Amino acid sequence: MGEKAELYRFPLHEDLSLLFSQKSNGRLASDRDTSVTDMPYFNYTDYLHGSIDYGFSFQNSDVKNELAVDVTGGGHSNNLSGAGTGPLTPNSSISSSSCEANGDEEQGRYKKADKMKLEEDREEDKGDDEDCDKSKKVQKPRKKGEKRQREPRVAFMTKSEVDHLEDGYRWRKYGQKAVKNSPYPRSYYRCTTPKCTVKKRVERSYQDPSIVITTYEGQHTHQSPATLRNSNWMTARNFSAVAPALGRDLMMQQLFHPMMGSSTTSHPLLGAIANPNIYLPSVSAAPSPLQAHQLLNSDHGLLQDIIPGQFIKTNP
DNA sequence: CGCCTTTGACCCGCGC
DNA sequence: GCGCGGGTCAAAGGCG
Repeated sequence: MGEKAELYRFPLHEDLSLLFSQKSNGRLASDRDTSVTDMPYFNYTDYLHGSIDYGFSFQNSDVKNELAVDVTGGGHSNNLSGAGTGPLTPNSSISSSSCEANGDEEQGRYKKADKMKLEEDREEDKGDDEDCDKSKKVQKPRKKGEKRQREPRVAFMTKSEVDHLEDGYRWRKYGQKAVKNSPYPRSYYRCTTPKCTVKKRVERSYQDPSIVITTYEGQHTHQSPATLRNSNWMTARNFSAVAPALGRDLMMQQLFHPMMGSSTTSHPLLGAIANPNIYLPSVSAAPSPLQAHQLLNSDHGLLQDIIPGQFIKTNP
């Protein structure tokens, strides 16, 4: 397979698996080659200013291609709606997630409070819940009218042979479910760090089994263990691992401030590296993935000062 | 022994 | 109300 750097971006959709099974803009995304490119997109500006930025790159020997994704504007709801860019395509299937992501702010707050409460309850359960009837309920009942709160989600699609990609954090698998219309199960992971409520779902695209869809929910409240272990945190692995724990601007500043005049880089490629959610080909003045790759190579001297060599993937 | 995965059961939200 | 699918729990077992 011709391995070239690929950056995909995704519509605002809660369940990425639907990308391959549902209609996109009224058209069945049955053609795997077009299932991504036919998606309604954000523009470059949206990615820089709107969506959450979980800059992940999986450095894994089994990772063939690295894909960047964005699922929801999530907790940064105001970014999406406030920007007024209206990244959502009206007739796309992303409306539900947009509600989740940036819809009713009141509800969002409400949900968040509920989630926090649930987490607290869970903590308390371990301590003083001896008198609780454990034999009956697996989960605690909620008060009426309260809905389960969802953290903002960000998904990544990675071409990989392994399901669980190393991202610098430690995860404990807590569930696995068969996915409807897919032969591949979906795995549920939770960050093992105490007090960190980040979860991730890992599933394989049934349209393209070589693609692993990883959906992150929540934000880490800590640095990645990999970062702590390695003083030189700007390794490829740590770069990617730390990214989710850092705010976009902070990350951009830390990574590129010495080189860039502003946090939003004027170099599309660097922007893409800092923000893999950017789908380069969609940017009018941006290079194609191949061009980007070539640019990466040609700019290596410059980039190596910023990006570790191993982070800049090259064709085998 | 601690950490992790596996797995069946259960809960919840939603559409019909 | 019911059924379905997604998400979570927790016991059991595996592994280093």
